[in-house]
Amino acid sequence: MNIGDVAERSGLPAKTIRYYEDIGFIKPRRGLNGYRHFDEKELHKLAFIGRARSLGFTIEDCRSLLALYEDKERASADVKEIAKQNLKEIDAKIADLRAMHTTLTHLIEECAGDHRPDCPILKNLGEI
Amino acid sequence: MNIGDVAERSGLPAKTIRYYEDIGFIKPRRGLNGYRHFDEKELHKLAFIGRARSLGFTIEDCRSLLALYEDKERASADVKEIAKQNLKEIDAKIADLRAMHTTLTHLIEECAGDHRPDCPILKNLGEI
DNA sequence: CTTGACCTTCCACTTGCTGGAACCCTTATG
DNA sequence: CATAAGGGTTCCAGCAAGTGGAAGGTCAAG
Repeated sequence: MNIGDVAERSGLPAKTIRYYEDIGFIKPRRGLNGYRHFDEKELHKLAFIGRARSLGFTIEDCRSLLALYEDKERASADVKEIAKQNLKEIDAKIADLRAMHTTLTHLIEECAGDHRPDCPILKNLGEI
Repeated sequence: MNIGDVAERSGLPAKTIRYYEDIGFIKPRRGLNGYRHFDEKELHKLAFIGRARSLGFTIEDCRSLLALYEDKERASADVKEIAKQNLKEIDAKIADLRAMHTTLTHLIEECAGDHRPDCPILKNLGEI
């Protein structure tokens, strides 16, 4: 497979795949013309990374997960631990966003939204 | 006030304040020794930006808000519009995170978490 | 006089890509 | 055979929004 096929099948842009090679996730062989050639295994690895990224795992998380994925001796406890940590971070982000939501909603409600120059949103933001 | 005082009172790191000067948010005077000198107005502006940033407004949003904040002729409708747009984005982010949460929770539940090498999290991630 | 805290500038680095330029390779068509 | 489209390659620059660190100037206290 050339990079275009892998891009289509993995759902990742070709640019991103090259980037993932740069940072050492994959090492595809090269044809005589210099083109990258991918096998199914690399396709799976890329799909794996894509999924993990979309679940909010960082690149460094992916590195750990990939090491575990490839190591037949891996313990699922390790993976679970990483996932749990990730879940915690997701919860924290949700909490933050909810707080923002509440504050903003209040401000919007208080703001007349007509053309009067008095605006509680700006007022509130400027207070120390 | 020197930058340290402003940093403390606004809650922003000194580095960030210098950065905000770089990108044109503030233009503090300089003493003979080259030190920045801030007045209350700049302190308020910085606090304003800090609040807005923590509410998820981008730097560009802040630029608009600041322009409105400083313009006595501003219409609160404009501000409300920016805030509403922001609220929408916050909602979208929350929805995304909730989806991640659900998926991850399922995976974690299915994963034994003991030392057996079989792990549904990894399995699921690797599927195409 | 020296120490330590504070200030300055500048440059590099971060995360996770993305865009673009300039160029090579392959295949189909006139 | 020329050529044009549509792959592929490299490298360089840049995005947001700062952060870290080096090298050096300044100020107040002991």
